[in-house]
Amino acid sequence: MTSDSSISQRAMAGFAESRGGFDGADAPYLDGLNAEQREAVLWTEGPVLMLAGAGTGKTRALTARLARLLATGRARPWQILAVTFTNKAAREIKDRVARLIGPAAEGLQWLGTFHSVSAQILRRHAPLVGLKSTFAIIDADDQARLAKQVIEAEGLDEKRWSGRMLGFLIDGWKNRGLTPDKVPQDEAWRFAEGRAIKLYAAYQARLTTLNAADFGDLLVHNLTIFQKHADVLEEYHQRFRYLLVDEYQDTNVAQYLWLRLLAQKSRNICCVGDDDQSIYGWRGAEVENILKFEKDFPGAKVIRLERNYRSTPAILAAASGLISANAQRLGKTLWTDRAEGDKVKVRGVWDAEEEARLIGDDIEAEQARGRALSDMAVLVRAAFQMRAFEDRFNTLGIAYRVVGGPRFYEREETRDALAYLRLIRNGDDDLSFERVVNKPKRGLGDKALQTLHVIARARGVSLMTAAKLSLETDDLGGAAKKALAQFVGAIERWARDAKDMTPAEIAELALEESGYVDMWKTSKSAQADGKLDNLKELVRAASEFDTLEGYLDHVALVSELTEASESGQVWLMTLHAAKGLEFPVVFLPGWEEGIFPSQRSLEEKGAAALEEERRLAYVGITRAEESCRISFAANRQVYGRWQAAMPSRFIDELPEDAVDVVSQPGLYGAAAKTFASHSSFDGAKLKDDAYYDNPGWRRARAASGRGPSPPPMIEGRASSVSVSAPGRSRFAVGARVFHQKFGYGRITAVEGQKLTVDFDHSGEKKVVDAFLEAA
DNA sequence: TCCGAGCCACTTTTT
DNA sequence: GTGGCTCGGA
Repeated sequence: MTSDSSISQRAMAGFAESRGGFDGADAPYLDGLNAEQREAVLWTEGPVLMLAGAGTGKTRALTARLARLLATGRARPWQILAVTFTNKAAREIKDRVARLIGPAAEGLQWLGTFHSVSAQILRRHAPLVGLKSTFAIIDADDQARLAKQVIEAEGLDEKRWSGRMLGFLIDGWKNRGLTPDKVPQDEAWRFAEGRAIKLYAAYQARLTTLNAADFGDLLVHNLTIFQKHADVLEEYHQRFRYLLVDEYQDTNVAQYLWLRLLAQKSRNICCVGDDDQSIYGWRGAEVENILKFEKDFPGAKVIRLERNYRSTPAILAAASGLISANAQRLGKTLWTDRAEGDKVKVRGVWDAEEEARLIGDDIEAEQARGRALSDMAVLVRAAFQMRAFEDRFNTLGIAYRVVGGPRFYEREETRDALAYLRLIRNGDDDLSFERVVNKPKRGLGDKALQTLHVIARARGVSLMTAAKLSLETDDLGGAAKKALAQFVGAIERWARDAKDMTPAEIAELALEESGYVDMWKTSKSAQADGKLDNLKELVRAASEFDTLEGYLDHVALVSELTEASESGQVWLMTLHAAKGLEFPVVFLPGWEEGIFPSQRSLEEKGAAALEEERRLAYVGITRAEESCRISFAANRQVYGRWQAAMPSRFIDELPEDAVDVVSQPGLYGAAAKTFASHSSFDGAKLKDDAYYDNPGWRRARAASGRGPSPPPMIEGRASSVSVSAPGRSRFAVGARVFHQKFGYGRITAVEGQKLTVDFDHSGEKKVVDAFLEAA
């Protein structure tokens, strides 16, 4: 610590003062904290960077710090700004503070996600950026639709320039805190032949007319307000005495600027993070922010939490070894005094189905030994990998629970229902109007909507107003007019009723009377029942709120229902969703080149992306307390086609002595080689030499214990047949056959046991007799 | 205006 | 394999 800075003197004063009385070493919030955690709690004045490795009790220190600020009277609850990235994290912090200091924690009204806090601030000053305080918050889906409209209005080919792409681009700029006038001119060429910035400006103009803000706006508008209105910023300087930031390594430029503006006066900012767990670069997060904290806040106190309470030494060793391959890091050495424990298991299997079978069996075995299902988690790189596990778990009857899958509030029926509610609250919500005006079908199709758009644009009014105007004219045909009058009348009626009804009652009324519920009741779709259930659930969720406004705001910023946690289910989620969680047993499937590290991310961002993927792997391993089981498959279906896969390079980066490789023999054996090298895909990648030189393969082969030549067959599959054995095929040219992977086909050539088959869907391939069945 | 057939592009990760 | 979209016919 520096001796000459007034900050550290103040801090020392705080430290000293804390040694006596109520705030002494026996304060309840200090119970069981180690020296570093204590320091993080007691060092309240001036900038603090808490570098907290995985499982080092970060949340514990952080909540104790909040508890202390409140308990010692350093700050009242509303004088603390505490931001997180997820609602889950915010909720957990609030709950834990409440456990430490009681109901006073409820007053922490500025504890929330970046988005919810900045939305709160924006509501109070909306007019300063041209919005009304009732502005709607639109999600990614609406954003894409709006962007699409802007693109169409500009006369561009929407097939070539999609709304989603423009949405991504705009998000990128907003992540960097850039309004249209601040985007560097040369970036205009990133979309639509130099018109990108113009489109961005048009998009913003549309949002203003709609009285709406997208996610990125919440923060960017805050920045604009703070920069242009010193008095407003001053108000928040007065208000926020202490700032606390969770997961600082995930902040983007806009969030960084926002924090810096708010902290510049008090400088009492405590950022908590772990550079090794920065996994949101694709969303604009800048690891840089955490790497340069000490430069941004001179005299900052840096506290390292390195004692890990979660995992066994074996697991930590595997994780540490892996992450050490990254160049860009502050560096930490996690340690633990737990007992050694099992090595990290690495297992190779034939394909995703078999991987699911293996993991399913493991889960059953653990369960038989008395392990609770909820103590086990399967963490995947991408959501599409989940299906194989769901199928398998359903077959075995293993209860599971998907975290983060298709989000409740993003489902079609939920969004439709919410559009009704939004329209009831605010008739001028054009996006919602468009969404439900013909849902259920009312005979108000494209043509009618087109007409309304023309009127709306000509008069400069909303679609709802245009609709009312059109009822007085002959712009629409008789049938359409009648239907529209009914629709408009119904919305107005519900809006009147809404005044003295609860959100749940309005929702129920509108969904029933609009015919929306009937639409699904009479639907033949297989998903209709589920959708009706979701609608009921939505009404139930609404019943937890007093006002329609409150409910809609909640929905906009929270993508999940508050879920009752059940103990009897295996967790199934993406690695991203798993951050911050821990489980005794963790399965990490799909460690194959192309999947993990993800091909796409490497193509997009190269070496930096590889480091991020590696951090993701690190996050995965460090979720495990006792047992960590990594697996990879030799074959995987991509877009319904089979593809050979190589073990992930990350597997080879795991330190030898921390892992236990149990590869199934024969994965990359002769049979696989035969069809791999002759198949139409990936010929280059699978050239024999390169293939067998792959380190992951070497490891797998070494573990199989069968010497240098690939073992002949796959265990459990056609194991009775030897590839090398000469002999005659059971099949003749022209025979119809079936192949597990390639489906049905016809034999076109026979050469011993090697057959050439023209598959109906996969084309001509050479395969071995043993893999075929007569069809 | 609606609906089905056929074509397509697509799969990271999320507030 | 899937879901989203366009196009043509009812």
